[in-house]
Amino acid sequence: MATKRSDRITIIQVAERAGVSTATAGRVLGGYGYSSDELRARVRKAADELDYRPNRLARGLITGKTQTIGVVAADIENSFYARAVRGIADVARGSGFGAIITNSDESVEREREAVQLLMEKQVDGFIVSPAALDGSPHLADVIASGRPVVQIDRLTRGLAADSVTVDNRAAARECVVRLLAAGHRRIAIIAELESAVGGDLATFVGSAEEPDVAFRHPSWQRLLGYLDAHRAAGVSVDPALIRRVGEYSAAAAREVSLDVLQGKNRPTALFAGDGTMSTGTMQAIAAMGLRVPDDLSLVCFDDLDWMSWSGITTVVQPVHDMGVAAAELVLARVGGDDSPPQHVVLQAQLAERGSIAAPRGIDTDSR
Amino acid sequence: MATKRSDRITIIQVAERAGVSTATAGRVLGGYGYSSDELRARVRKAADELDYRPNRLARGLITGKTQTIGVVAADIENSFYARAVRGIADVARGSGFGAIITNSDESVEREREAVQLLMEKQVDGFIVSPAALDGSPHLADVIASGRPVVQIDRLTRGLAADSVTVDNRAAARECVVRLLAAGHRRIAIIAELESAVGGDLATFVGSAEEPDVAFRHPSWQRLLGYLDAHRAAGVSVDPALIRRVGEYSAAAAREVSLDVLQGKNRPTALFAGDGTMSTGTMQAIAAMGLRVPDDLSLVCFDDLDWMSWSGITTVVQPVHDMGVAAAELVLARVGGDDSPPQHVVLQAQLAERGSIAAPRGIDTDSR
DNA sequence: CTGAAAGCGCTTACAG
DNA sequence: CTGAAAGCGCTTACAG
Repeated sequence: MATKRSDRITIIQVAERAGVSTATAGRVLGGYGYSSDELRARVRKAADELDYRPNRLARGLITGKTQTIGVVAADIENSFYARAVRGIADVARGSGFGAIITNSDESVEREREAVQLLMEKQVDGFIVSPAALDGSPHLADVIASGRPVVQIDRLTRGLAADSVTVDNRAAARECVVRLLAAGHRRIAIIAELESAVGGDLATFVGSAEEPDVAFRHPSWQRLLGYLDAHRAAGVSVDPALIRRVGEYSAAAAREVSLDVLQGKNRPTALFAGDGTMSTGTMQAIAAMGLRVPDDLSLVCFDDLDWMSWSGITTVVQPVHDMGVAAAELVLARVGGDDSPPQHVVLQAQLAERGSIAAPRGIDTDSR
Repeated sequence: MATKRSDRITIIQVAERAGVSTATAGRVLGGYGYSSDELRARVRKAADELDYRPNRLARGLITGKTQTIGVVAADIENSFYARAVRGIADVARGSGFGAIITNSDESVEREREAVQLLMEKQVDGFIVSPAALDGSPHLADVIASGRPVVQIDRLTRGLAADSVTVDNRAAARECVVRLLAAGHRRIAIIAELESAVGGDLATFVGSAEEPDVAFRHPSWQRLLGYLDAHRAAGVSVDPALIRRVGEYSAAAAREVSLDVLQGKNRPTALFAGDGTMSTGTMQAIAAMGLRVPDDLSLVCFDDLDWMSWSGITTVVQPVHDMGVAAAELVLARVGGDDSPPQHVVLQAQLAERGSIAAPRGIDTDSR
């Protein structure tokens, strides 16, 4: 019983039934321009009776606004993006906007394709977790075309776009400071630290200063916080404890964690520097039959809210808030705000419930 | 440096530069109708030189197709929907489609609003996890308007729409059969079992037959599997072991789980009947310092892939596949397939790694 | 405040 | 195979 095209109720039939011009019907139904109370009532009544539904495509074609936000996440299946998208969708809904979601899988090429599709669909603005941080011509093109871009989680060099990020360095520093205060001296860090983007690990660790840390992926910033804490405590870092997984994969993180736990001179604490990595690290610990925090203290960045119930200390990123902030920025820009790019930095919170124990056999002033 | 409206490259400028009519330019660029090799080359060249980007809004207005799928999830933040949406987005991308994501939070009213917005945006089809299973007039309206609806995870009574679901009853039965085979006789089930939708629990448990189980929420179907297994084994069920959480909340499930674990005559095994519930149940177990599976066997429905590494037996729903199947169905319908409604039922898989122990102090033929 | 006309950027019959 | 004209469903100046 599909409705034939000709059956569709348009503003023309509403205008006819109300005995007004389509212009007037449009003014009433679209909520723009002026109209008298009387005609307004007549048009509304006619629209009601016909069960009129506006076609937003037609409006969008004229106004150039579709009331749609384009989102390019790395991977919506990842709970980080799932939660951010929830925040975005909440804000969008409140303003009558929709959100089109795409995944880049951290590939610049896919990101480019996604942006292209979203541009053709005439989205009003973009929220992107950029794949490349050393410049992104296709995102610059978007901005040049007059559509706002808000970066989330990361910052691209030379892009005049708003951003919403977390102070990863401070949060990581705080975690490691606590582990050090509990007496730990061998703290392994398991993190993504992708090589292609990140550059050389030894150079990074060696350099006292890292000028461009803002344009590093979050895992590098967290490594920096890890190093900061050691430096401040005067504890030297064994390079063998810095483990680079190279991809956002729990399985890969599991292998890396097993390796560091099975090696000689085992660390007494682990800092899992990314949400997905945490999962793999926990698998490794479980597989070895170690107990947290008795055998090993564990601090995880991001995610699973129940981890803290198992003696795991968790740093929780305000991911939903990041989505909300990003969406609010986009909407402000769409609404005409053309102030200089804003860079919102949110703080991650150490969950209260997790516990850090002193290293085995050592009794220090715990926290 | 925002591009002024007048700067926008349309098919008109491309046609001019190529020295052809807009109709011909449209035929070449849109890939429809006939055109000679020579003109095709000229138009392509002109489009390239001008960096022409089609406006899909205009095309959609004429063709009535937007190449967009509307998705109404209960909550994209929930990993179930996040994974399903990933599957949907993958299929959509492969066909040049986009996906607009909305959340209903299990509210019929929100679902109605979301559907309304998506209709106005002229999406070609819907994938919905319906909030109400006893009939849904607004979804029936969508179908009457000629747009396909594919239900995911659940089935609405009287709706002539495709569906993709999981055989929850069989999967739950299988889990409980294993627990029973390991010697467990007191197996608690922690599940959502919302009262408003589900009806009376005692009646449900008492009735030997449940004719309309297809139109129950998944948690009820799983309870049925739990009952099936007991019946088949000739083990009677203590009603006190059936715990209804009433909402998809880890916090609520934690309280319910604590209650059943702290009560007298504690169960020797737990079956957490939903993904979100599993999280709360694990929190409760951790908070009580119990070890799985030594102190207590635990089987969880859905989700977290690392759980099985901690001695927890997991039933994994093929959620990504559900999204893929749903998207493929929608695309087929959009493509003109008007065969009778299809009901795809996928099987959940028991993860291999989890272990079920015999109840404490009992030594039975395990598994 | 209201209406007749033009137009958003494309595609669709219809002639040729 | 190609072009002139009409039109998708709205909104936008422009008169009145």
